[in-house]
Amino acid sequence: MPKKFLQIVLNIPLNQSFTYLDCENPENKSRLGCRADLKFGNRRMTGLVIAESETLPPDCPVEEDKIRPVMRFLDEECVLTAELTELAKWISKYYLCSIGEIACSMVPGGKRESDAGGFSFLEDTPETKARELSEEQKVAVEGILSQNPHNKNQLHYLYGATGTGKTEVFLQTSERLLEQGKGVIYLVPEIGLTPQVIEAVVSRFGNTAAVLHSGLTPSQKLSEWRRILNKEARVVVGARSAVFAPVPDLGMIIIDEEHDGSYKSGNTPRYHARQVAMYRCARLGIPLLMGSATPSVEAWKMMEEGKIFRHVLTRRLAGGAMPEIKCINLSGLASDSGAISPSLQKEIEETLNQKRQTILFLNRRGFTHFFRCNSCGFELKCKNCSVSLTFHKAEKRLRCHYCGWQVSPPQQCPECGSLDVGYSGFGTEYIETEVRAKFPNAKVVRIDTDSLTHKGELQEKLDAFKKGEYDIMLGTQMVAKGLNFPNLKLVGVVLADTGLHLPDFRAAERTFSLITQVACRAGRFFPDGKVLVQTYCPDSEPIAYAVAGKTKEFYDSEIKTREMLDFPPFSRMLRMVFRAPSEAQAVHACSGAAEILRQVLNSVKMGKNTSESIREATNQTEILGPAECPLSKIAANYRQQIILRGPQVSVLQYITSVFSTNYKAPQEVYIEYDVDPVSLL
DNA sequence: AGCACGCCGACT
DNA sequence: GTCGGCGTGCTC
Repeated sequence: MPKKFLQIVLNIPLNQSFTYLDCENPENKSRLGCRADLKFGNRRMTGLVIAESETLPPDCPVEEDKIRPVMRFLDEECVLTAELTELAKWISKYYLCSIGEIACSMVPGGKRESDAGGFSFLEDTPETKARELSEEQKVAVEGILSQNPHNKNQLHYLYGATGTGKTEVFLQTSERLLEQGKGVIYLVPEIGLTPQVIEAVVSRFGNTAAVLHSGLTPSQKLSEWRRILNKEARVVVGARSAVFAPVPDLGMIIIDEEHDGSYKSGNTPRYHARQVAMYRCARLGIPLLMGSATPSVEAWKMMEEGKIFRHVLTRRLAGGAMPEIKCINLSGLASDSGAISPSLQKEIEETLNQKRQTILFLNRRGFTHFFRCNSCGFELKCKNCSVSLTFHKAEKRLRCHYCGWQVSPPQQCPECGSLDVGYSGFGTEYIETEVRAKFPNAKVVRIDTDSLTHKGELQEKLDAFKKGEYDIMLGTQMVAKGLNFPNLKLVGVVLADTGLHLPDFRAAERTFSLITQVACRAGRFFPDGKVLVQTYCPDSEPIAYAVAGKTKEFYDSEIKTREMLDFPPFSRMLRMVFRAPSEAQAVHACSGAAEILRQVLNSVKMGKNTSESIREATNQTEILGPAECPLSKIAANYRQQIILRGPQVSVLQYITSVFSTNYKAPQEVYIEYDVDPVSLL
């Protein structure tokens, strides 16, 4: 029996593999892609086998007698396929993380398979009848499937408002690929994993569907993973990380609600599922199908340039018309009259009289936002983070939405002692109180993360609202996404400005998208739907264009702005955040790093073996900072940032990787690398 | 990332 | 005289 050397990667920020010896292996099975428990230094860890050989690799830096055997394998069969191992290597280069970090975040953590991940059909068989498609939908399905399979750039976009039947196109395109023996990955936003899509997919595909949602235990996730690997499940629905599903003979990846921010991972490895999907699809020569009513600005630009094939759906299937949208300007109104303006109140009353339903949308949690002294203007902020505290009436506490720190509201100003202290702004709780007071006979339900205590409560409340058990539903993001309520008449956006003034270049895009998405909910089944948007800035571009339904105009204007300011998609960015418990440490490390980065950039510019195109890109590359992050303190850590900006990501990645291999951060200082950042807060 | 080893201040 | 601070170095 020849002994076998294994290259194993671990979930540590070191971009290298470690050599181990195979253990008992009478059948001499391949260990590639299997997870292994092993001793690393003096600790026990789980790693992943990415290569194997019969002799000690020549580049192995340690003597053969220092090589330890693996303790045991967690898998008999590989969990990380060759395709995914290659993908992990690409991601580690692109997003500047170690192969081990990304590889370990791809595979499930469960040790023993456990059921309950699959679906039981009590007597229901999957509904096989394919629904009749509209002409537009047929054209889209055929267009997506007829692409030349040798074309490496098969990017498709299904662009159409809510209710125009995107889901059905996704499903029927998937069915056609399944008939050809191909598998499909169907990505949905984190929050969109709300049952509508799952229901649609599962009822259509039954046990050939697998759902990877955050509610699965690691063991359940493992058993779903195995069902995918052995081709029992052929359609995989899931959030961001489902882009790594090990689907054999993958035929297409679908990204529903492409613009959604949850496709970008918020912690290392900070990958974007859309970027990963693009790479994976290009490698496999298969189509990537995205869809949204409000595409990201990047996607819109690529459609305009013809780099993404656009398939447009215009017809509302249920017959409803686009709702009437109106703006209510709050700036002239008395500030003490509450959050519901008289016009909105009147519309709600009318809707109640017609026995129809209302949704009030607010992109903010909490009762009132800031605790503010009316004498000296002092604002109470979190002691760990630099953000204003939010008052939660139910617990009578001020809470930080970033770190969870909380405190009792002071009776007087901590700064000047004045008793004239109060609150400004409003959250869902405030509105709930106001709504209950103004409409005492209405049945009101509030939906946000604070009001949900047990699993499944979200669905219960949505179902109850759908059945008509409530008249008014109010809440945050959760009520905005992918919901259909036949008896809904009125949608009120309580304050559209929220987030508009954030120091983030995507603020306008997000505001536009939010209003448009919410607006589409109304009038889906009846022609008399109404949307009222309350705002202090009705003339701002995202709000004005969203209210007027001028989508193209918004994108044209936003793209011009991005070009003028040299923001993505006209440039690429790489953000480095330095965080440390003391402000001085963060500032010092960050400014030192900026110095080094400028040197690295210069040496690349001067480099003899730098090609002309790289030199050109390098000359246009700039290093912004060091600067304080807009959120200058989060969870007791001070934050400073450097932003690299230039026409070519590869240049930014190269400069950063040279920097990171030569730079050792002072202890207590942590560096986060964020390639293609989605938020600059 | 952990976790060791390793060399200088206030304490049973 | 020790406990313990966290600086630097390694992990197959």
